[in-house]
Amino acid sequence: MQITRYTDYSLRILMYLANKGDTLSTIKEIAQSYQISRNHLMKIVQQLGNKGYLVTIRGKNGGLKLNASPGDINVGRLVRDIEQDLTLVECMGSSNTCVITPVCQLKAVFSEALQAFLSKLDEYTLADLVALKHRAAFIQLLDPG
Amino acid sequence: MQITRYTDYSLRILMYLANKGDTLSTIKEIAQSYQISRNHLMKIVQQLGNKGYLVTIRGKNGGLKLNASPGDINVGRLVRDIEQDLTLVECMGSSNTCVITPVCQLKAVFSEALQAFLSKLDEYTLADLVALKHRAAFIQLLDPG
DNA sequence: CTAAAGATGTATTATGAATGCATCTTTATG
DNA sequence: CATAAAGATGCATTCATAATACATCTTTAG
Repeated sequence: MQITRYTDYSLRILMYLANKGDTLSTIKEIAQSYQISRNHLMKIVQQLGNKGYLVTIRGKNGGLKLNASPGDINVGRLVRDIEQDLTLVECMGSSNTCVITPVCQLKAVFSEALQAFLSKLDEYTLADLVALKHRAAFIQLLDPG
Repeated sequence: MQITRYTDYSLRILMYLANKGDTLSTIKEIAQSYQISRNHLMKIVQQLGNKGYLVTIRGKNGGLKLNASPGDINVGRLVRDIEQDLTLVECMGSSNTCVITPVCQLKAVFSEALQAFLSKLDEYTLADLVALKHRAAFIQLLDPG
C-alpha cells in the first residue's frame, strides 16, 4: 500500500513554499532542492494551481507561492484532492469483476478503514508538517547550493 | 492508494473457505469460481499456508481448509501479514532520499494514519466478511458451474 | 504406478507511475 | 518591439513491479 509520488511531491512542494512565506519560488529551484524531476514537478504544480493551493505567476520574475496560510491547508483534504485512485480493493472500483460483491462485506470494511485513515490526516495541516522551530533547518536542507 | 491483488485474493480465498466449513476445497476450484489465475492463487495459498491461515493437504483428494474458525481470523492482522509494502510515502521506506527527512513530520503523520487504518480493520474478522445470513447466496455465486 | 493434488523457481506480460522532450503562452525589462 | 525567464500543455518514453504463465518437482490415495 503506497500513495503515489505525485501526492508525496505535492506535500513536499507545499512544505517548501510554507517555509518561504510570501517570497516567490520557481519550479526549477524546488526541483533542484529536492533533486527530483523538473518535468514531473511541473505537472504537479499545475494541478496544485488548478485546485487552488498555489498562486502561480507566469513570465519573467514569476514563480509560485501558497494561496493560503499553512495552518489552513489540511493534509487529509489535499490527499483526497490529489491522490487519483483510492480504490483499495478491486470491489471499491468501477471495473470490479468479483462475483461475490453482492453479498461480500469487504468493500464496506475497507471503506471504513479508508475513512479512518483520511480522518486522521484531517487532524493535521501543513503548519504541523513544517513546525516553526524547524524553519531554519528546513531552509538549510533545502538550499540548492 | 491500493492494496495488491495478493492481499485482495487472500481475503477472497479465506472467504471461500469460510463458507465451506471443514470440507476441503482445491485451488483449481477456487480459481474457477472467482475466474482468476490458478498460478497466482497457488502462490497466495502457499503463503497463507506458511503463515498458518490454512491447512493444505497434498496429493490425491487433497485440498485446503481454514486453520481456525472465521471468527478468529482478524482482517487487520491478515493485511499486516500479507501486504508486503506498507510504505505509504517514500520517507517511510528504507530507500528514502528526501533531503528534509530529518525535520519533516510527514512520516509521523502518515504512520499515525496507517495505524488508524489498520486499527479499523482490526475490528473485523473473517466471520464479519461472510455473514451467516448470506451463506446460501455466497455458495450460489461461487458455484463454478 | 498413476493420477490428482499442492510446492517451487524462473520467465514473461501488462499496467501505470514516473520521467523526458518539444512546443506554446505569458510577462518583465532593456 | 525583442528577448529572456518563467509557467502550461501534450505526447512519447522509460521503468518498476504486480500479475500471470510455464515448467518441473513433491506428495499421497487408490
